[in-house]
Amino acid sequence: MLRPVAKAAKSRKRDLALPHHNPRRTREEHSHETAQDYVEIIAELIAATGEARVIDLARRLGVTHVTVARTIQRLQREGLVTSLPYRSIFLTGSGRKLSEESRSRHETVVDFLKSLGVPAVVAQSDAEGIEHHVSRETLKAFVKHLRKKERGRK
Amino acid sequence: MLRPVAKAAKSRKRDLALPHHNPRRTREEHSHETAQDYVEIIAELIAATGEARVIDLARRLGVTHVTVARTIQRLQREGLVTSLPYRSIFLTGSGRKLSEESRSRHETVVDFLKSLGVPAVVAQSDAEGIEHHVSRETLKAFVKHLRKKERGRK
DNA sequence: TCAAAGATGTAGCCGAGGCTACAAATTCAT
DNA sequence: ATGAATTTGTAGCCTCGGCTACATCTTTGA
Repeated sequence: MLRPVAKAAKSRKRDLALPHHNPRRTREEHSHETAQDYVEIIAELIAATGEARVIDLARRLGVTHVTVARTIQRLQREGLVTSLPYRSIFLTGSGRKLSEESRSRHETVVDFLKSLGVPAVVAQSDAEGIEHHVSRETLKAFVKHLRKKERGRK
Repeated sequence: MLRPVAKAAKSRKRDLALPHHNPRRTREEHSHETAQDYVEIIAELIAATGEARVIDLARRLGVTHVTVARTIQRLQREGLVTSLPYRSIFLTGSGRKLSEESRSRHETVVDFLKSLGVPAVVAQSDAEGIEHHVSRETLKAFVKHLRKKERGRK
């Protein structure tokens, strides 16, 4: 029968007062997440092995070296890392700063999840995804909760 | 000087025992997130206004109708929605099922955040992102925490 | 009723992030 | 020191999710 498109829609001119999603920042946002993941891992690799190579990143991320190489080019354009052909990767000042912020936030999220009784492995894995979506306020709430637990245990 | 790539890397044959990220399911995963967002919103729209139109989805998501139209095509391929040219969008059985799962999970996350003292608006917004990264176990921990609070208040 | 407004469709562009295949450079081991 | 193994680079292809521009269909209102 193909009922007309607007049926229950007569009384609505527009603006149907349902919550709008945050103006789909998604695309740009996602590239930020990737950047954070990368600089975080680069920092870890440097700390652990003295250097960060494309192949190491690729293994850590579970992608091919090609994907990593292209992303590193982008991060270089964005001023987060430096790299020379066939040499390993270094963080710039802002790259290091970002990596530290990310690490700290990541740690908070992991600790918080563990404080809820989530198994360490799961907490670690979930935090990977969650950390990029935790606002200032929520992060603060996490910290507060952690502090309370802390006090409780003393 | 260009120090050689491998320097501190001598003692490492491979497998440097740093945690690997979950085999970058990212790409496919992300399209799942999108699918969930869409079916959730479609269900809401149908509940609220009797129908789900491309333009409504576009407004809710803050993207153009073109993006929505293309995504709807994909969801149709995947058997989550049905749509005919110039007609509004319907959920299939599995679409409805997915939308309900998503809604429930979303609700849990929002309630959980609010229970931590996160302002409702922020909780709502953060949940959008977080809900897609919460594992079974973590979700269970959220529920447990909510129940405890519940009991505390009685 | 019929023209204007609104919604939908289509073509084509872009960047991010996947991939394979192959070439070239570097490192390692004999 | 040199050949094999490893690592890096490059070309080219894909999908997804953004977009603009423009065509077409539907709904609405005078």
